[in-house]
Amino acid sequence: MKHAKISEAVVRRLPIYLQVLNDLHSREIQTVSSQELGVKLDLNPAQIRKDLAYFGEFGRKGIGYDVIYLIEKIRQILKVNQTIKVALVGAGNLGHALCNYNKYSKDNMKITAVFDIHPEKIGTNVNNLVVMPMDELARTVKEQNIRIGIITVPAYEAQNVANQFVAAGVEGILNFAPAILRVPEEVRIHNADFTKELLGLAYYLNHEGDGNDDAIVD
Amino acid sequence: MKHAKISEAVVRRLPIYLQVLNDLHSREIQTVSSQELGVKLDLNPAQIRKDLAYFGEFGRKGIGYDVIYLIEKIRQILKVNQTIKVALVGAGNLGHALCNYNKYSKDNMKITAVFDIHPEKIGTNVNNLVVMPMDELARTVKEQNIRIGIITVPAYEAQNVANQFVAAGVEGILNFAPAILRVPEEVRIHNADFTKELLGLAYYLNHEGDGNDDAIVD
DNA sequence: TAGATTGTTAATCGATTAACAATC
DNA sequence: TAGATTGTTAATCGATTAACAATC
Repeated sequence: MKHAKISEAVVRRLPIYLQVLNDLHSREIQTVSSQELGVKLDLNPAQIRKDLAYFGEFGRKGIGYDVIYLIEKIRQILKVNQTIKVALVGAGNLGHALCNYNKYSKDNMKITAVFDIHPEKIGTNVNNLVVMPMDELARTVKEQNIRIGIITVPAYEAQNVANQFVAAGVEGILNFAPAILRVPEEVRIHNADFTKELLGLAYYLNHEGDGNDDAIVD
Repeated sequence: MKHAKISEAVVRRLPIYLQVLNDLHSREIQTVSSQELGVKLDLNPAQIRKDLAYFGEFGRKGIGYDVIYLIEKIRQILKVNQTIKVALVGAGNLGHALCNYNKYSKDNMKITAVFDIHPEKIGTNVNNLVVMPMDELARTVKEQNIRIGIITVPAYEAQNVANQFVAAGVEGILNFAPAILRVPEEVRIHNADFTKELLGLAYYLNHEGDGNDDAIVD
């Protein structure tokens, strides 16, 4: 399995395919065509076939894709056919929310350790995990073989936390803080800052009736 | 100001520019070149200039961009130079987290109403807002002129909430539930499902030493 | 003036879509 | 067999980058 040339656009779609396939599976649908997936996801069927074909031949001509088989294959590609351990720093509301979601998730990503910078949080409980102090982060990451770090601290603490994750040896970071973080290039960082999502959404609001009367020009 | 032909890629970058510019402003830096922005954001300077040029001539040849002026212009483009009211459904941990972030935000997007489906949540407080029942949603959205809805309920309730937001007349929806929602095409929907972010990140984990020994082929 | 940097055109690169032979 | 649908090549479309005249 070679990954080098797969574009990020393709990788972003894989989890979406997985979501739909899981839904089909739960409704006991056994086979699906790229056509049907395309309708559900508003994507071109050729694109879906091409995306999947990067990784192998998973379909059957004239038939379509076996739902269970394709789920298994995509899980392999995304490496979630094995348990991937995740640590989270920042035991606030967002941290709690992520730990809870985690609980219901079918995929094998498990938050197994929670840390916080603030002494009053240490020792409290988050979804069956005891919040630990930051100076146990490096040891815990190594001992538990944690591979991904989630950052849910305020922006001004985020770089510091990222540095500690990197030093501890995580391979990827999911950053929820509204900050641009510097990490070595071998560490993959994804930003999930919802304030930017919200601003992007604002752009698409209709212009009319917002009191700001520069007309929409054709 | 005409928006029709601006690509989504461009719109997604605008909030990032705004973030960096706000940071520069807070450090009392008055002027910045596309070159400098490019270094900070890991983007090609030509791309930054081109993105901005879609909306007007904001820079000065030989000088660069005035930080304050460019902030103001991008805020206009994103329509966050005016207050945009937002309603949130789902007063769980994630809902709390978003309301809190909101409090510290510089941009004028304000969550002004919080709703929940479950009776035991009604009347409780979230960041100075009283949680309201769903049957007040339509009225509140209209009275307060709320334009964006945020969904932070479990996946199986999400479509129902989306329908109510649409019926109430919101123009955009930010969906945090891991579900694919159907809305009329005039309503803009953005998905901010972090489980998908996490799966996407897993793809990039190094393959070695994960116990799953199909070698990385060249 | 010389150096810097924009706005913009042209070139390149990459991603999406169409089309179709292979085949279930 | 006829109809359906894949995997893949070729065509198209769109986004990024390079280059440079304009000009501060």
